[in-house]
Amino acid sequence: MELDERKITILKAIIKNYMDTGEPVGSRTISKYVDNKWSSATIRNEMSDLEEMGYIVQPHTSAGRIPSDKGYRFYVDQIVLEKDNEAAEVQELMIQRIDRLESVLKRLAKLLAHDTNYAALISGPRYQENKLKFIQLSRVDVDKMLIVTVLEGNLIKNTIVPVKDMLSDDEILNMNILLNSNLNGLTIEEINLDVISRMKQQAGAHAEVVDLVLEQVAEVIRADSEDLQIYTSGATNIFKYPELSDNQKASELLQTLEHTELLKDLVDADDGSEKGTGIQVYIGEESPVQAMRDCSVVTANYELGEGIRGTIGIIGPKRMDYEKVLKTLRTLMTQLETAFKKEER
Amino acid sequence: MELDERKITILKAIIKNYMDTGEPVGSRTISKYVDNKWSSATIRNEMSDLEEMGYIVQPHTSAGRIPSDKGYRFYVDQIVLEKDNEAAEVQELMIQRIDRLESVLKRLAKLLAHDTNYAALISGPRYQENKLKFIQLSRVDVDKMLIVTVLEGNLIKNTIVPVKDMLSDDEILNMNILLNSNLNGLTIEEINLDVISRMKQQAGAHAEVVDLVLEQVAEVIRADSEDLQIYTSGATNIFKYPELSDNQKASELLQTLEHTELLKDLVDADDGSEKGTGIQVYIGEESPVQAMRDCSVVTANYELGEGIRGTIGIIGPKRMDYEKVLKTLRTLMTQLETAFKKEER
DNA sequence: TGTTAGCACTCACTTGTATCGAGTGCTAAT
DNA sequence: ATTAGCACTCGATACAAGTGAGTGCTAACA
Repeated sequence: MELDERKITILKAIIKNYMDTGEPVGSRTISKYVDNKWSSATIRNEMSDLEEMGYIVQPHTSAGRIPSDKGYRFYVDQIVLEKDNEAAEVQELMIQRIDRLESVLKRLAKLLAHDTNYAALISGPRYQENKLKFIQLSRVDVDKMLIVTVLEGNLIKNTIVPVKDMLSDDEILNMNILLNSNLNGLTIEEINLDVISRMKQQAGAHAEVVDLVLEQVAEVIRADSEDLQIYTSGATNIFKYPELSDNQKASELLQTLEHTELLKDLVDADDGSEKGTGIQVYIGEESPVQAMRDCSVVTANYELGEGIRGTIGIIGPKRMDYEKVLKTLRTLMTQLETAFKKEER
Repeated sequence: MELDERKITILKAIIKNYMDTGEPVGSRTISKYVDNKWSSATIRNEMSDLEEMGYIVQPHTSAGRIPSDKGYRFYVDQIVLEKDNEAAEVQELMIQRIDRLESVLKRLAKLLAHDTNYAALISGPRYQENKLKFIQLSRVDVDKMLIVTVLEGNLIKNTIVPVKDMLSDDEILNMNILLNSNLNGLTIEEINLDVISRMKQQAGAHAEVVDLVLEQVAEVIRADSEDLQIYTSGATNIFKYPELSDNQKASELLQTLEHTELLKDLVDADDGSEKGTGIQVYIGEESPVQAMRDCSVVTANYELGEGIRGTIGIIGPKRMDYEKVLKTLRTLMTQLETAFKKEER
């Protein structure tokens, strides 16, 4: 069987209607929707075909039809094809200062959830490939040193470590010069034995401090790539969609959103992106996360300079407004990236 | 009417039973519960009295009784009186390093929620009264300075600011000495005009850098006391209690837990504490937060050194296991405070 | 006088049955 | 190929009857 013009029109009408109401839509409704261009009986015949082809399903006999995953998939693909290059609506963002990326991301998630009325998710950047930009030791107590590590992209990490033999102010100064001249611009992978032994040699009596610092640097970077930060917002928006908010499903979904480790699969899968924008749409069963097979998930990957990558996601009902979500995400990506670049300059 | 021995026994029996089952409890159940010491008829008479006195209510005629807020209040007060000085169970906590207080607090909330099966809430420390311990300027870019501010209690804040006229390395060194010798040990309130003008005088040509730094310090501290961090965990635990998990209530409660600004009233009210432990129990309507009038809330205030104060809270059904929660919170407070002190030493 | 057995009564909850109506599939007419 | 018409399906709603946990009250009892 062929998906001809009329079938497509009807399929789209069904999906649009279902998106608005959340109720199964019947043949008469569609007939009216197309200004009685075809009678309800005709529509019924076509619907029967569409069901056979797998684009729509009946929740039970004598009910209207609702789109299947395949139906949504068709619809989304259509949208992407048609509207890809349309001008996106302007959205006020107010990224004033990217001094604390973390808080910006949190606010972003909140904004996104509020704007779309779906749940939003945003993963903090992964730093693995990141370069060291600046290291500084300071004495903050008689027996404690503060290690400040600044990574490319101005991501700052602090650690306070106890030390046995405190260095003098001059020694600290020299150590700082030593550390920075040797390590600046290197990624964690590039800090190899060669570099380390050279540094130790230069450090002379305080070689063990070099070890201490390197250990901390390694752990700082490792710790961050291990417990990947994921912020969610607007989780309770799902209560706005009856098909998701029965107790069983709502509980499961909210639980998943609370335990961020379950969301890893979502932010990790950043490969097969569509059209190079890094945007991906999972409909129902397509989702890599178990608890979201009754939802649709749209993810987008952002990249702020070398190695600072993360994922933004929207989780909503299958009948989500894909058009709006895709547009919003695209706009957001652009804004985020340009705002960051501007700040960087 | 008087609350005699028997009435108290029966009231407690009702509350205990209701805590277990969550169902209204009838006279026969209680009769069996006290080993037929009194017949169901006697119990009925007593229950009638207890209802008249306001300690229990009937959801509808011909249903059993459930405790009223007043009943719970009585029970909680009893517990506090009786068991206050009992040895608390040991609870494995595993606070290894308090290097990043934030992540410790998050883990703590998670642990607490998991242990109790209620929702947990924990507010980050408020720093208002905190003293400056250490300040350091560094150049991280040709036109950018990093300001590291360490507060008493090793709470570290970073800010990157652009500067017009970059200082030389020597000048930065001197500026650091100037800043630390003048500011160390002062609270934000103690940094007055006198201190500032003295510093500027010493800074000479670079007086404007002093302004810059002070502004940042002020903002760092202000920003933190403004957007008070509150972490929640185990919010979805409320689905375990049918009386809270109908869609209307669950949605409302979860929404409140998500929007931390609504929780401020909870962590702010740290005055009228009971028995000096800083532990407070809100039952039903007593709660300062609107959405929690069907719950009970137990909060405890922790204090880690001067001016580092915060609140831990448990939110659960009115029939929560007060005994366990109070014990757990007390133990936690002790552990947290001693762990912190040990680290501090 | 306090306690208890007994009994009628209440009322949420469950189960069963009838009705309604939105929506379908099929057939026959156009 | 399209459409009007009709029998049929089935969830949803309403209502009635039955069930049982639990109560309040009364009268008997220690």
